[in-house]
Amino acid sequence: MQQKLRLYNTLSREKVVFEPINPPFVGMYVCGPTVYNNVHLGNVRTFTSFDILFRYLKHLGYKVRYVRNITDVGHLVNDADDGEDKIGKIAKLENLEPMEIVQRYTTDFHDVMARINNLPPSIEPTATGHLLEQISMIKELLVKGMAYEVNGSVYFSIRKYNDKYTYGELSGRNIDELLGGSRDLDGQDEKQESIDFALWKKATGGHIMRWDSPWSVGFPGWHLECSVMSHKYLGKTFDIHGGGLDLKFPHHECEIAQGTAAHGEHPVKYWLHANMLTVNGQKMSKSLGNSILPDQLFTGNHELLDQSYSPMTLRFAMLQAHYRSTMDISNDALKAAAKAYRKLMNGLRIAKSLEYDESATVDKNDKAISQINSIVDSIYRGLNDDLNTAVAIAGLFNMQKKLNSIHLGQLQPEALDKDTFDRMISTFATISHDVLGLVEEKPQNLENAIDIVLEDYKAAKQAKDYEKVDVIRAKLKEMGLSVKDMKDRIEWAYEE
RNA sequence: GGUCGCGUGGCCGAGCGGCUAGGCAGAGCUCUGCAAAAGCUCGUACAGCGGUUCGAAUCCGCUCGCGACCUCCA
Repeated sequence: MQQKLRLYNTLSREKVVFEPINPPFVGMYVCGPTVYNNVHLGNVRTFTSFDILFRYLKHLGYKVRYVRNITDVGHLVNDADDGEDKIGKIAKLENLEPMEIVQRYTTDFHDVMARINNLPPSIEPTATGHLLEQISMIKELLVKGMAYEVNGSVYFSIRKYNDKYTYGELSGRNIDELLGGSRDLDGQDEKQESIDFALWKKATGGHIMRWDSPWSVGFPGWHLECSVMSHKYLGKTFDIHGGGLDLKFPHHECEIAQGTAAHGEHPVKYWLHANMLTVNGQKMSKSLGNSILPDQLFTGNHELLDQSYSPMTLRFAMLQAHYRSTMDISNDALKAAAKAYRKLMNGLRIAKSLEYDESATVDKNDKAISQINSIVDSIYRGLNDDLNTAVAIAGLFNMQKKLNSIHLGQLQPEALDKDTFDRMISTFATISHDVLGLVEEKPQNLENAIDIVLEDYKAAKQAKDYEKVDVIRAKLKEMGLSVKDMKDRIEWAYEE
């Protein structure tokens, strides 16, 4: 394309031209879910935003390695380094193995991702699968003097780190304030500074998820896994790191510190953050208890919803907003999205059906040609401008007007030059389908359609129109269905 | 309190110095057995008050509202 992709880099707080470190390869890491309960709509929005990025980068011809982890240990319930493990807690409550909890919610997560048509990442590593690597990174940080051990636990020293590097760049924190404002944590805190964070925690009595290490039988800190896994699969510096805005601090800040401390270089070139989904203007969040689960949306089974909304309706609604804006979820917005989505799918069906007759001689319509080309450009301009899917969709609707007018014979395909015609069709199909990931949701209730056909069959039979009867039976047979004339009724069954 | 962001027509939501955003809803027309779809047309929006500018929704200042992060969350 003419212009280049520009992305908003949280680190520099501006849109910058995307230039991979080693083109055509792109390394992209996105913080995945902690699998201690179901993902909610807000989580889905983040993963969908990065799915678009993944898809678009591929569309532009890059070879993308997309790594998205599953956090299955180390994420504590409350205080940064002094709570229960989220997964361990649920496991205890339900009297299950922690890995049963992990399995259950990982499966749910994958199921939701598939329904919403998010592509699977290239690699989906788990924290527990990388304990050796985590332990060796802790050793490295200890050797470099950036971490200290206390009673079998190891902490990262922000003060030591900040002596050599700068802590807080990503989130704009003032390190002195953070260091100065240390609060008393009941004197039970082992940390030198309250903002230091755990790399390894010694397991206390009730902690069921535990592993051996040089320091104690314990478990790794939450921030460590992402550093370790991104390093392992993408190298010490890689192109893109994404996640929800709420992970910017402290999680991503800690990742930067660990990576830089261990490898001497800032690990990430472009930091991208997706904004929050809100409910009645408030962030959707597990802790606020205002979550809506994907399944509740798909079934309509939630007090805030007055009907069900399909996976593609949700996807479309999300793409109508920019990923860096907050987006409010509401019945009105979803209903509008449901209609608009179906409209676009009608456009897609029309686009696929149009044909160009090269032998036809028709006067060229220069105005239409230039309009169509400028619409195509506007779509790419939108996507290149920090993934502005809203602008891209607006372009698709503008293009759909042209498709419709051809479909209705108001504009001859041959009034366009062949290149423009092809460009129009391929852009419409490729952007909506491949890049935005919008696919047709065919009606599920096939049985109703069959029943309608069988009504016809019955009527033809009564009219002794056996020619028609045979045709219907043959057509249904082609679909793998057989009609059964019972004594008092007509049934259908799968052709055996 | 600190840091950051937002307030756009009935609703959702782009735009970020001059050029039609788009969708949903609504009105009119064309088409039409009825209907739907589709096409065309319409409403002239940018929280308020100042300022900069030939020109501001877009830049600056203030005011009012809302939100995020600051020991959990995508």
